Amino acid sequence: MTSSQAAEALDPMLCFAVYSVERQFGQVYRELLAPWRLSYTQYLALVALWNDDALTVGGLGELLGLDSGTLSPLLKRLEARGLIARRRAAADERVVEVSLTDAGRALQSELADVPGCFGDRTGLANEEYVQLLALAKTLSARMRAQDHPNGKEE
Amino acid sequence: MTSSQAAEALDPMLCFAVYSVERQFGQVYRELLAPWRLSYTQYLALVALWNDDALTVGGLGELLGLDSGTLSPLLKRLEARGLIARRRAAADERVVEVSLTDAGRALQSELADVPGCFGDRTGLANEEYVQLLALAKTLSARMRAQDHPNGKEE
DNA sequence: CGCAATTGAATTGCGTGCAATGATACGGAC
DNA sequence: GTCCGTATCATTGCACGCAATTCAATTGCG
Repeated sequence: MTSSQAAEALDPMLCFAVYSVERQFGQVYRELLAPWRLSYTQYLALVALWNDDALTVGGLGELLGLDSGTLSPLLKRLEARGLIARRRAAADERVVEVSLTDAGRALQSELADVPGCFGDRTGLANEEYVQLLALAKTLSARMRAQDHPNGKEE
Repeated sequence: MTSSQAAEALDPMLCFAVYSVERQFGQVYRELLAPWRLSYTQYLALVALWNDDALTVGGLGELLGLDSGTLSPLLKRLEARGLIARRRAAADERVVEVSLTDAGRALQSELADVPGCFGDRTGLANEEYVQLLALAKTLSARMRAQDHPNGKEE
């Protein structure tokens, strides 16, 4: 037993619990995705593209909650590996359109059972899964609304 | 409405929901801690030290789930700012003992209401808070146990 | 049209997070 | 006492994540 007072101080902190779980989730995904040399964030970008292969950098950023400071280098790495293509939009040269290559599309079926493997690794009962998902989404939406008081979605 | 198929693909992913919430928590703490120029992780280290001012680098790492690759530079920054002190243990020169300076200890009362402010910002009902904390802790413990099958705690 | 303001990405700087490696100290076998 | 294995921390390399800045393209206003 570690049983230090410090452990008892961190234990009831919601932020620390979520922070810890998130890092463990990341660890599981890191191992699951290692054969493809994909990071978790790269995987999320691919998930988005698999379901909508007509996204801009800004659109991806809105979906994932990431800005260009994170996405630009990430997408460049995916492009360097031949998984996606980037090109300036004809209508507006400022916009960069991101699309899958055949290699990138092929990963969708290869990685199809990653979420299943993740579910196994967490060992979460279905009820727990539903509860946690609902709480996380509710909280996320509430906090997003607080930071962008004007609900703008064109 | 974004209403792309990609959003619907990310929506039911537990890992993405937790990942999103964690980053929003981090955002709230970043703002709360900005006046003290403390990062969230630095704050966690201080929380641990406030409750047990006799920790080693290894002990801190076990409490926070971080390794020396993260903690060493972090602690050096806190030391450079005069908030903590580090010194080799007399009994075992490999061990580095981390302790608070008076300035570091003084922050405890200054930052006393940060958790309260955080609670306000999340707008979480008490029942939600309890549920989410319980789920996160349960899941975290279960996954930690899976990765360290031998429950060693000296 | 001419020009300021705005927008979309990219870049820069800094602080994590983690794998892998290195350096030093301890401890037991002999 | 010497040597080998282990333990502890530091360092390096890479990839986020985010604030702040820069750059180019577009829009809006006169």
